[in-house]
Amino acid sequence: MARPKEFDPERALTEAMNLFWRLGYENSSLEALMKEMGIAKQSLYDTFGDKRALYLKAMAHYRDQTNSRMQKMLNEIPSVRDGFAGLLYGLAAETRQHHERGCLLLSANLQRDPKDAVVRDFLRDNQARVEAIFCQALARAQKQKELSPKDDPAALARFFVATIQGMRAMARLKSDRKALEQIARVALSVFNLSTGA
Amino acid sequence: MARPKEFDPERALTEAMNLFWRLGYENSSLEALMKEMGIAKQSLYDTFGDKRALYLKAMAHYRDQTNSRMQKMLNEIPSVRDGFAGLLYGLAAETRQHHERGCLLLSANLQRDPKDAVVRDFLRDNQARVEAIFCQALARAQKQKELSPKDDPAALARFFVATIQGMRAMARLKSDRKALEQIARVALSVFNLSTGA
DNA sequence: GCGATTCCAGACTATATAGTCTAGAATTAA
DNA sequence: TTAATTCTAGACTATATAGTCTGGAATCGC
Repeated sequence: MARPKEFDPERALTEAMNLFWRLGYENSSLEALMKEMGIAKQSLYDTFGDKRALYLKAMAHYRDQTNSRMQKMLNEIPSVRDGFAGLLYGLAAETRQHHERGCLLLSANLQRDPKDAVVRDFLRDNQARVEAIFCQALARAQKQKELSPKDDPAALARFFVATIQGMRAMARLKSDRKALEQIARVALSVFNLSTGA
Repeated sequence: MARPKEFDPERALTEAMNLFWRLGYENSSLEALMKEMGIAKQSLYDTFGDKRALYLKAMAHYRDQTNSRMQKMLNEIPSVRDGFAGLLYGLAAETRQHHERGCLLLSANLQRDPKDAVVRDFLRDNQARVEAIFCQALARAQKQKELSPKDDPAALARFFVATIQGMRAMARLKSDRKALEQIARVALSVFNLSTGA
């Protein structure tokens, strides 16, 4: 016996996520959020809480979206090396706009107040999740002889996480596909041979 | 015929740099800057201009300091591989506080308004400088047979820039020396063999 | 129609903080 | 001593913006 919600909360959240993604937390004003989400202030506060709560929801949304897509791809592709190549070369091939906005969670990490434990813990948890996804794929690579038994899947997983973050930072500064592909090529060379000393 | 400056501007600039380094631009309030620099508001504005000007000067100071030390080290060390190993393992071995503050210029890149052309150009220029320093060292490595003639020094230079930025981002989130050393070890394996397909 | 709810528009408040300005003490050279 | 300058302390202004509140229209089940 009441008027139902007219807007789709998930769609609105996605729009909020996109703005935070492009501009970061500080530069995303409530006014801009309202406009981007297509709802009024009242609806925003009723549905999502304050700006920070909305930000945290947007981060979770981003995480779920990004990680599940990545996991699916890595699970389905026969060659794990091809999977990581797709990830890295795909990143390199993104548009200038996509390079500019970068990765929401990398930005969150470098924009956050160092004392902000909530965001920090969220990001640490996410990093562990991504490493786990990579590690699982790399363990399979080892089973499939795409990697030497001497390689350490966990170490390589961390390496790829770091590489992607480094590439994201570079791409944000300068959208240079060839430069990024050079990095991808070097990084992927870890599949070629043991990293043992 | 006038009272001379009592404080050392370079020292004050260094203190400002340290605060920006720890907290970022937004979180460094004028009040905190005054306290950290040990000078009053008037002196700050007379000597450095407004907050943004101070920030840009702090970035330049950071750049000069960091890059000259890196260049000197890479020039003096006999083995280039040892030089990069020193860089990467040195990063991994930093204190938790140092990991937390990360790299001022990486933070600046991810904190900046995407439309801020001044900061963007400054950072692009710096990235080019760092790549040039690395490239020069890697070309020497090639001459010294530490690298295969098939390797591309420019590509490897970019790879190391990306790797360091990735490690910096990870270290900021979680100061985990062993995890960082694993990454360093993998990254340094590019010295072991050609990256050719 | 009616009560409950959701919507929008916008007024309003509270707060933080960058930047300016004033006043007066301290320090120098002439 | 005096003029010029730098210093501190802090009042003051301007501005942005997060968050609250009000009013009234729209939409639902009953």
